Amino acid sequence: SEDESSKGEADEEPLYVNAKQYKRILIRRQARAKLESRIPKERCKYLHESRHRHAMNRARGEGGRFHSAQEKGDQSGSDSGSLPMSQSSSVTLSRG
Amino acid sequence: PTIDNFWPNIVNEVHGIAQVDAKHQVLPLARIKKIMKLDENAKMIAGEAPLLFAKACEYFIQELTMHAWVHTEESRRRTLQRSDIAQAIANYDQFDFLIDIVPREEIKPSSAQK
Amino acid sequence: MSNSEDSQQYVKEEDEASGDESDKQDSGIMLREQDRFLPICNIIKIMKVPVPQNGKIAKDARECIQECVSEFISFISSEAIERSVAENRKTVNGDDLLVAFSNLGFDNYVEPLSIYLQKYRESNKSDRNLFLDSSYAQNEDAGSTHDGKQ
DNA sequence: TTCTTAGCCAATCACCGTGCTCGCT
DNA sequence: AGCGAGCACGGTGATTGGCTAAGAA
Repeated sequence: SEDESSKGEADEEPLYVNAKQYKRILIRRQARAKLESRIPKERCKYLHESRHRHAMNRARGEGGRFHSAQEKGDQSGSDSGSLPMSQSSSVTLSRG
Repeated sequence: PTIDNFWPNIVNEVHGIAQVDAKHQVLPLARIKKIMKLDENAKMIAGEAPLLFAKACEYFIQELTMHAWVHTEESRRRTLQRSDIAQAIANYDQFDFLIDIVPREEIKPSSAQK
Repeated sequence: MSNSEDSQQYVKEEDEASGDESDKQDSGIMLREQDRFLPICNIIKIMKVPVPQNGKIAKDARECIQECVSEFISFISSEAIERSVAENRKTVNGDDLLVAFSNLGFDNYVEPLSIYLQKYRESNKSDRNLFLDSSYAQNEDAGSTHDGKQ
């Protein structure tokens, strides 16, 4: 009970922290400092190049959503129709 | 679905579990083990340890999110954002270990802290 | 043309793994996000549980929780590992974690996790007895904390 | 009001789980 | 004995961006 006053050096701590966690917080702070050089300072735009390319090449609906049934390669378009509207109802605009 | 009933509901849930299925977990056990192995003092890790963490992390995510959502509603928003989490961490001393991860400066202005 | 000697290729594909702009300091191996964090999709799924149906979650908030969860694991692990070392054991087990949860002030976690751990151990033992000792004995004695030899 | 941004969709492929062998206790 | 690290393998769900309403400002 002498140096229990939580002092901050890296970040400004509040006056007191959870007494049960205080010691571990300092230990973890040292451990993270050791790992800091191995951690990139900012997040990447995407995790995997291959998945990024896959998403870019995928078929999309009019609203930008992914769409199934990708007709690969060109074909002599018998019917240039696009949307397989089953019934008369085709109102699919709701979610943004 | 309130904060007061959170842990009693959790305890009731685990009692309802007939048999623990270590397989289908929401969080991947291998990834949890990998994070544990980042500790330089970690040597061997029992198989039950990542499984316990998988459940504990579910509880932790739910509780922290639940506390943060309170501040989302107080600000009359419909989108939970980082500042709400910073507020939640500042208001519950069990979250003190996150003080370096989400520093207090991230609490949005015009909202006083306790 | 095939590679004859590759010393240590940390970058799997040809993307800009670590050097986002002009930062190329590596004292050892660079840690990727998938080495430090749990998958963001699983995090989001769990976050949506206490949030109302029409509620939204900002990208900043998801990544914040993702980082908090990893610190949560490391924080508890650090305490549990230290206890296992103090008891001259090389393996961190579930009991070390339960003690760590208790010592660090996560008392709410102890009861449900203890029940969960006990059910997990019972499941494993019953499976083993059913498979290996199928004809020997399938007595279920409540209260046997230690394995008694017969 | 202006303008930023989160949800929506599903196909690939990186990674998780599993079953081995080998070590240690 | 039992139990975990390390490896290879096969199956599979996490990853992923354009559009636009939802909503932060």
